[in-house]
Amino acid sequence: MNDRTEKRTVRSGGTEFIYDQILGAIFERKLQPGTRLKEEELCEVFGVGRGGVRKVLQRLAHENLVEIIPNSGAFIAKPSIKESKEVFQARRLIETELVKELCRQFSPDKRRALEEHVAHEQAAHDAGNHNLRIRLSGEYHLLIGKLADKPVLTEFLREIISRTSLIIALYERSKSVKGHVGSAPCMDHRALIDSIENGDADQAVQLMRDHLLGIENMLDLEPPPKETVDLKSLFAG
Amino acid sequence: MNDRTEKRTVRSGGTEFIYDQILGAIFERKLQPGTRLKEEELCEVFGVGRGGVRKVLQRLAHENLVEIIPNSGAFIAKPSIKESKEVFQARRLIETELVKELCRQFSPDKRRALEEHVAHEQAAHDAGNHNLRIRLSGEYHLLIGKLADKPVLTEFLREIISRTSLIIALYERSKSVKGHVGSAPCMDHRALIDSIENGDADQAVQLMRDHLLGIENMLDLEPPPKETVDLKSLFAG
DNA sequence: GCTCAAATAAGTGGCGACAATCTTGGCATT
DNA sequence: AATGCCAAGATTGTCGCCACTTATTTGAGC
Repeated sequence: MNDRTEKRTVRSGGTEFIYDQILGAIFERKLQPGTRLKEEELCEVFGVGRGGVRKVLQRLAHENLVEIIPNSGAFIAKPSIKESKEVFQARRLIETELVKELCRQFSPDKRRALEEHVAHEQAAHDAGNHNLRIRLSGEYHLLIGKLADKPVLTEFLREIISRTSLIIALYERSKSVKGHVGSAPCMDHRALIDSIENGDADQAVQLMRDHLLGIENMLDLEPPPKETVDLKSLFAG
Repeated sequence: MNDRTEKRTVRSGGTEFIYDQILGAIFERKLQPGTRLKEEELCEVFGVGRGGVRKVLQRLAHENLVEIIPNSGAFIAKPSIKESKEVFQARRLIETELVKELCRQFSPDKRRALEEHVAHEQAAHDAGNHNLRIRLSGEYHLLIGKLADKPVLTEFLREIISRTSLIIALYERSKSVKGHVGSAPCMDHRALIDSIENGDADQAVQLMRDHLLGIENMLDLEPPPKETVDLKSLFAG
């Protein structure tokens, strides 16, 4: 039974491991959008055949995290501005619904799970581990869906949260103020727990919405001017 | 049917064709939940190698339309009652949002596209083509998302609409009243167009919600009583 | 007649090799 | 000097074979 996983990580269960590794790298921004993922390279790194790697890449492609160009290769996806805005819209839609659900069916156990997670976030923040903090922040949102006991919506959420990582990596306004913006979400997450515990669904929903809008507003999602004009003026000056 | 362009389709886009065929069969209930999909069989039918078939099956598995049991085979998924309810909840959530969006940005072209589609539905209904009507009904909802210009949400919707087909196939209350229940949706679809055109977003949302609730209420999603208790009372009586 | 077990058959999973295609570098031409 | 072209290298896509797992059937024992 469990021998199968113990036998060889190379076998069928190995693909799950590869997927998690790549997903984690995306969450922690170690894989920037546009990065090329060569099959052979991944084979060497994870010690599996190309078949396994290709399966993982196909899955990531279906989740819109990598773009596979036929006969050319697989690249970490670069969500467009329009797509990014829609991702945030979808997040607001789904996450506010999940918060509502969680308010409806709350319990001390769930509260403890949330607080524990936020504590981890705080620890990561205090330790200055920015990448880990970002990852945990995403997992916090996922935890809400999980605790709300809504697997279908949570699965969708998992996908768009992953995409959000790519979006932030692409359109982050200014890298120098990372430390500043990094402190806010933890507080938002704490405040949200309180609202949920008080059963104040409306307030919780509003907090979640503001929280997501806050993240979106940290990004630069303004459509850039046309490049042709830029090139011209650039060479003219 | 038997396209002799197989050699072409094998090369690049062949898998897309297979995917569409299987998806269409699911939409039209020709593939019932639990049906086994043998790789070799599909190879013969579509004239492709096992690699292509396996890729399609993986994709369908990721969309929760087929369940792949390792070393055993691929089967058309059988959504649980709990999962089915959540799918309908997700549909209400996403589709009401899409309707709102469509109200915000409506145009004569979009109205014509919707009316044209409903006309096709009506034609299929009049022709007594029940399977085609079901398929077109699903595509109507998808068309709303497409016209609302929200690819991300529409992609999610596409997945859960496919799942809805499986759910209906599993939990349809009574097969004899198909003709009756078949006439209602067309009218709902027409009424929705009018509301959208009038810019009455609230009414349109309400219509969509009622429409989806109506579909859900046609199903038998009551959890069956526990068998252990039944056994007891059975022997007592 | 029934149950269990072993052998056989069937089907999936994975791996390697070959073919098709894209990219890159150099070269000739304008 | 810039551009188009061609060939070599590199990378992906596909096919066929073999190993492993699972399902089925058959046979023996109770």
